[in-house]
Amino acid sequence: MRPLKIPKPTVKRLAIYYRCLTKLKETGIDRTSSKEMADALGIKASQVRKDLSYFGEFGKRGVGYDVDKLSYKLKEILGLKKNWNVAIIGSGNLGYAIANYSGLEKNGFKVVAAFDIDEKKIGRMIIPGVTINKFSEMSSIINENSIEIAILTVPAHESQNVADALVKSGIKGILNFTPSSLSVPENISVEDVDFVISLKSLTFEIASFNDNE
Amino acid sequence: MRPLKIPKPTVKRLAIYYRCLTKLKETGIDRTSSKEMADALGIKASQVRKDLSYFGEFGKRGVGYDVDKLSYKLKEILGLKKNWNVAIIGSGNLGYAIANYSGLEKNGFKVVAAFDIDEKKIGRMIIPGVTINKFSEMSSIINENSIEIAILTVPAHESQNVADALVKSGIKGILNFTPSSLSVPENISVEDVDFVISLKSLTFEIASFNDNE
DNA sequence: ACTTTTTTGTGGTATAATTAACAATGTATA
DNA sequence: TATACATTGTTAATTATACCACAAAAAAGT
Ligand SMILES: NC(=O)c1ccc[n+]([C@@H]2O[C@H](COP(=O)([O-])OP(=O)(O)OC[C@H]3O[C@@H](n4cnc5c(N)ncnc54)[C@H](O)[C@@H]3O)[C@@H](O)[C@H]2O)c1
Ligand SMILES: NC(=O)c1ccc[n+]([C@@H]2O[C@H](COP(=O)([O-])OP(=O)(O)OC[C@H]3O[C@@H](n4cnc5c(N)ncnc54)[C@H](O)[C@@H]3O)[C@@H](O)[C@H]2O)c1
Repeated sequence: MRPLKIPKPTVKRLAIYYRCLTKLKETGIDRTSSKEMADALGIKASQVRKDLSYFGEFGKRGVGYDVDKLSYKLKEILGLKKNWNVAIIGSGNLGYAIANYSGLEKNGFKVVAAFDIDEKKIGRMIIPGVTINKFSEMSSIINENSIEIAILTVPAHESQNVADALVKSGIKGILNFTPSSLSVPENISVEDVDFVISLKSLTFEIASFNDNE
Repeated sequence: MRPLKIPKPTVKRLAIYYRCLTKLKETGIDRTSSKEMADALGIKASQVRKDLSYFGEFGKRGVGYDVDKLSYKLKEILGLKKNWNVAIIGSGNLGYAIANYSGLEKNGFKVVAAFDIDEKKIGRMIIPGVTINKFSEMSSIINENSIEIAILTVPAHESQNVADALVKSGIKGILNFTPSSLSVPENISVEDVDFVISLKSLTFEIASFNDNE
C-alpha cells in the first residue's frame, strides 16, 4: 500500500491539509470532501485524494471525510502525535521572532533551549522560562532535553560548523534559515527556508510580466 | 529562444546561482563552470546548463563562464538591476526581524515604509529612518514611495483583507508569511513563505526514518 | 426495489522536470 | 599542426508529478 518513497510535494500538502482540517474543526464542521479542501487551497480534488491514497483509505465513497478522523490520521502520518523539543541556535533577531511565535507551541513544537556566542546575550531570556546558553554547552543541553530539532539562525559563515556540531550532538533534523546549503549525513533531515530567494522569484515574475505587456 | 513559461524551480535556482556567483566574486574567482557551481550547490551540472539555456548562451565551450558576466546576466534576468522599494505590513516580531535583516539592503531591497494597526506601535521606528505608520495611510504612502513589493506579516485572519487593500493600492507582488493562501488578481505575484509546513516535513522525515529502521 | 446523486480510490495518461549523452567548440601542449 | 582534454549548449531519455476518468460504494429520492 505505502510505497517506499512519498513525493516531497505530497508531504508538504499533507501538512497543509492538516492545517485546513484544523480550521474546519474550529469552525465546527465535522465532515468534508476532497473538493471542499481542494477549493479552499486552490488545488485539484484528485490531487488531495491521490496524496491521501499513499497512506490508506480514510474516506467514505459518496460521503466524504470525517474531519476528526482524517485530522488524526494526518497528525499520525506527519509525526505530530508526540511533542517535539526544539532549540534555537543563534539568538538574534530572527531567532527571537521564531522563539516567540505562538504558532510553534500551538503545533506541538516547544522551544526548550536557545544558544548564542555573544557574551552580552548569554543569560538573557529569549522567551519566558528559556535563557540563552553558551554555544559550548549546546551538546550536553541537547542531550539532557531530548532535543531532536534545531532551528538554525546563525550568520551564514558559521552555519556549516554549527551544523556539524549539531549532528555530533545527536540532532535529527535542522530547519535551516541561513543562505548556505548544508552538508549532513544522510540520516539527518534538513529543510531550507530561504525567503530572499522567494523575494527574487517575485522580482523575476514582476519584471517579466512587465516585459510581456 | 526563450519559451513563454520558465519552470518555477528554474527561477529559484537562478537566484541561487546568482548568490553563488556573488560569493565566488568576493573570493576573487573570476571564472567558473557548471560543474563547479553544481558541486557547490549539491545539484547536477546539466541542470545548471539547462536552466541557463532558457535565457541564452553565457559561457564558452571548453572554458566555462566568466563570473562577472554571468552574474550580471542573472541580475538582469531576475529583475535586480533596479532597486526595489518594499513595505512591511504588520510590524510585529517577524516584521521587525525582517526589516532589520541586512540581507535585504545587500540584495537591492529597501524597506521604505512599515505599517501596523496597534496604536502603541505607530510612530515608533522599525529601523533607523523608517517609522511605523497607520494602516489607514497605507495606500497613499505606497503610491508616494513607488513601493511595488509588500512583505505581509500580519495575523493570519487579517491577511486576505490586507492583501485586497494592497492590491487596490497598486502593489505588484506580495511576500506572504501568513499561513493563508491569498486570492489575488492574476497580474499580482505572491510568494508564500511557510516554515511551519517545513517543520512538519521535517517531523515526517524524522518519524518515517525511525519507522523504517 | 430501482434510479439518481454524490464522492471516493485508483489505474492510466499527460505534463513537467531532471538527468544523461554527445556533437560542437575552445584550450593546452607535444 | 596534430592530439588530448575540458566544457558548453542541446537533444533525447528518464523520472517525477499532476491530472483525468471511471468503476465502486454509499446515501437519498421516487
Ligand atoms: N533576519 C531575517 O529576516 C533573516 C532572513 C533570512 C535569512 N536570515 C538568516 O538567518 C540568520 C540569522 O539572521 P539574523 O537577522 O537573526 O542575524 P543576527 O545577527 O541578528 O543573529 C545571529 C545571531 O547568531 C549568533 N551567533 C553567531 N555565531 C554563532 C554560533 N557559532 N553559535 C551560536 N550563535 C551564534 C550571533 O551572536 C547573533 O546573536 C542569518 O544566517 C541570516 O542570513 C535572516
Ligand atoms: N513570528 C514568526 O516566527 C512567524 C513564523 C511563521 C509565520 N508567522 C506569521 O507571520 C505573521 C506575523 O507573525 P508575528 O509573530 O510577527 O506576529 P505579531 O503578533 O508579533 O505581529 C503581527 C503585527 O501585525 C499587526 N497587525 C494586525 N492587524 C493588522 C492590520 N490589519 N494591518 C497592519 N498590521 C496589523 C499587529 O498589531 C502586530 O503588530 C502571522 O501571520 C504569523 O502566523 C510568523
